[in-house]
Amino acid sequence: MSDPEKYLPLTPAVFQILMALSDGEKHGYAIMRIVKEATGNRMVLGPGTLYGAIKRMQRDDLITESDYRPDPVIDDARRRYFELTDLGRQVLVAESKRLVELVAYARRKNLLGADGAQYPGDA
Amino acid sequence: MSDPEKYLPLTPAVFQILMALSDGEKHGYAIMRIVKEATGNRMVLGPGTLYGAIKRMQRDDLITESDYRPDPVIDDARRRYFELTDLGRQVLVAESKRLVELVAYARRKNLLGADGAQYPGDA
DNA sequence: TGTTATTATATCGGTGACGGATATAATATA
DNA sequence: TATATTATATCCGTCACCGATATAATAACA
Repeated sequence: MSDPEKYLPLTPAVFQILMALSDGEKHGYAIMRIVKEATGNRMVLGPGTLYGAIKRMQRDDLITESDYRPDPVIDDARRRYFELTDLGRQVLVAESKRLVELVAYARRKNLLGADGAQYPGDA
Repeated sequence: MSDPEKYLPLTPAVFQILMALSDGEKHGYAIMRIVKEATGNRMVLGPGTLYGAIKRMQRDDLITESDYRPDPVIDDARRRYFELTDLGRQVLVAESKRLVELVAYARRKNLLGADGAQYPGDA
């Protein structure tokens, strides 16, 4: 059960962490690097934000610690791997849809370009 | 000067208040009603959130109190009208563009439908 | 007219997320 | 061996949100 809408809107940190985990389990430090890269250095998660958010997301059953381990020869015992729960994925999808609505709202208010371009490089 | 990007990401409350003011000055209580309506009752600003946010937004020069007054016969002396500053509008546009990028990111992760539909009713 | 509901603004205090500082230690590199 | 990087963890200050509460003007109504 547990309606995913109940968790919205997500904080920017939680949204980015869920996004980073959307294509497979990762450990905390890797999430940190991915978020930084995905946001073009605009969002840099310090350890306080990262592990604080992880703890809350585990408590809320959005992510769970996985028993995944990489090849022993390249493993690092310190790492803790996390993955999305079913609820976590549902919440991420719901938040994405909410963002789509916000963008449409901004378009109606003429805050974005008149043409269909979404990026500087688009036709 | 004052780079609009510095204010991002906006909190949901601040974003909605800026959106409500994007097409003209309004008083606090009107903003409350508009946000509730625009979000389909999902976001209901209580007085603490509304006037707290307004105070911070004035401090940050995102909005300013306007001297606009409606026709005296329908005026209400209690009302305080607010309008976007130039900076406020720049910040709103910058945030809207940021949301467009987030939606594109979600699309790349296949979190939204494969087709171009953005609403349940779309073709 | 008096009574009640609505409109409108304001403040207070609790909760909780964020974010920098600090700490610890394992792993990799020089 | 010494140093930098990787990796996790906690503490605490700041600040936004938000419900509760308050006050009072305006509107609706009996």
